[in-house]
Amino acid sequence: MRWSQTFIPTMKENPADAEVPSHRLMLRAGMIRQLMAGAYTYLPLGWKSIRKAEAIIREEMERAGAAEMHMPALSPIELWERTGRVESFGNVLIRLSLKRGDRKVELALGPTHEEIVTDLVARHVSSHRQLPITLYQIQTKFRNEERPRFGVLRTSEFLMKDAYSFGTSLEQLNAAYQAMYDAYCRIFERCGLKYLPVEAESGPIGGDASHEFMAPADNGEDRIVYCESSGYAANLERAETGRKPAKIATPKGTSEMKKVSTPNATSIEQVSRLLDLSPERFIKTLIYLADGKPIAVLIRGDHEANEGKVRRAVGASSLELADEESIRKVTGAPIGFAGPVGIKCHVIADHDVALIRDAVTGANEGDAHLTGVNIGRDWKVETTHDLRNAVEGDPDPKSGEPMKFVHGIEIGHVFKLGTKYSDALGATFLDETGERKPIIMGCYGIGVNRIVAALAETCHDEKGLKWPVAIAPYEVVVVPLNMKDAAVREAAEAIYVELKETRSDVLLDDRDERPGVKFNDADLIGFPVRVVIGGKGLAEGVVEIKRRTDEQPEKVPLASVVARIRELLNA
RNA sequence: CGGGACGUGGCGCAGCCUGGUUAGCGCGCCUGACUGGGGGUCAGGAGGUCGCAGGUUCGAAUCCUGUCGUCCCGACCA
Repeated sequence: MRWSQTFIPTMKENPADAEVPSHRLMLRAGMIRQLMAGAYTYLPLGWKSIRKAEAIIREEMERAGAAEMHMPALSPIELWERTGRVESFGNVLIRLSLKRGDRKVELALGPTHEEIVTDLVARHVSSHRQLPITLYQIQTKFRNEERPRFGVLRTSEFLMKDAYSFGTSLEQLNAAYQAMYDAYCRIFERCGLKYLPVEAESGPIGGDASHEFMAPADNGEDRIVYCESSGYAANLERAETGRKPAKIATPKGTSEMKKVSTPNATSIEQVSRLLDLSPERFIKTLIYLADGKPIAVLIRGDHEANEGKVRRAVGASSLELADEESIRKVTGAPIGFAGPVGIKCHVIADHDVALIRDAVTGANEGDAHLTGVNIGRDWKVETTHDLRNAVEGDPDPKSGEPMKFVHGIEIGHVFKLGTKYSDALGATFLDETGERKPIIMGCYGIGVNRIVAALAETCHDEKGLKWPVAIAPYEVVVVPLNMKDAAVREAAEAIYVELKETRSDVLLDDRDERPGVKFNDADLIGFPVRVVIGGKGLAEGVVEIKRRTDEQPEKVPLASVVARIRELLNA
């Protein structure tokens, strides 16, 4: 491709609305343009990178035995009603109401495709002999994000590779899951992306096992907890801690329990300031409804409760923060003054709560807190649980070594779904004995845009982007320094033609621009290899070749330019 | 959905507080000449209903009200 024939609107200055590096640099490099919040046009350069990521994904999906198909973005709302996901997606689901003659058609734009693919399979698969099978597509998804942000990292419309496995048994599910897991590792590897598979909460999509693939990046929205010595890595939502249940014993030499007046002080922060005691001394008492029944969850004041852990600890299928009325019923007080002493419901406590000596808690009475509260004496539990989010330095569950935190961009996610959708949509098969059973499913997503964005986010310097060869918009840029110099122009042209003949992915910067402009644009866009043809070099019979990551160019005789470029690209 | 900020040629900004000719600057763009190894020089030029709608005023980019949009923090989420 010639620069003059494509469309690369680079920008010298930073756009005011772009803060994160991927957004800023992809805009400046002329790869993307924003249409509105959460919707971007991929310009020729950006789209080339996307297409390269897609190609790698396709190759690895085929290798893993998945078959590509293409489903509509439009779907009947009825399908989402049948699985209950109209409610669980809520406002995120983009709905359309269309008139067709005198009828009204209710549609949704697919935020994902479990319903559509399961419905398809339900209609056409009926025997164990047709299974297992894994189907995938690369398609635009639509989600009405409450807050699109970070440029292209979080948008309302995005490209996703989504695969779905269908099997007759747990063994088939596990095999499909493992095949996808391995394919994902190869995909991210080939894309030149640093990634980390982490244990993940499977979330509202359902299911019981899942891993997320994270690209470590400062601006990542997810927090990952990991341990270098054991290799354990998990999303913060999911991360276990290796803490042990505390010995339940009243500490020696404690103070008397006393009631103190704390008018209008309902938060730990407020009471902490009022009493001049640090939040670690507080017992945070959260009232939840577990399957509709109130429970009090005790967490140390400076920690965060983890609802997934609480739900599992009490064996509930649903868990939500209690409403004001339920809180009043068990505490006898308005919101903000709950405590374990004398509370009228089941109490469970995090390990660390049992270790607090002379704690501060709500008094289960308006505008009052208790100080000098001690376990065993003033309130009791049989044992303690891991109920809170991990914090930096918590012991790893495997090795016991302190764990570290890092931010990450979620680029892929694999789930074992089970039969949630096959049950809801009647996707069943007859086994060898003629018994009808639900198909066991898995689903596997990759954010295609996010592969490109995560690379932009993490591979750059002060001059611009630095693409890995696999995802770069072009592998090589050929830069004639003076288009008015016929010898330079012709030499560049010859190299360009020769590179094209060897099927290289090459861009010729045939603009009549000053050398400085061309150098800066090449650095900004971040082509992996740059070939510079100048009058001086040409007089010596050489051109300069430089990788984006090299400091200095090397002089290469005209005759061996193409061979040298091939060598650099394959390295 | 809570909190904060900002909307002025394509991009980045000034002007607004304290209303008053023709709304400025840098970059980019067009024409010509020179120039040609890291965003060059000179000369000429095009391009703006100051987000939108009301209001106050003799007069509004500037003051007031409303509204729309965008970004950031939080909640939510691939």
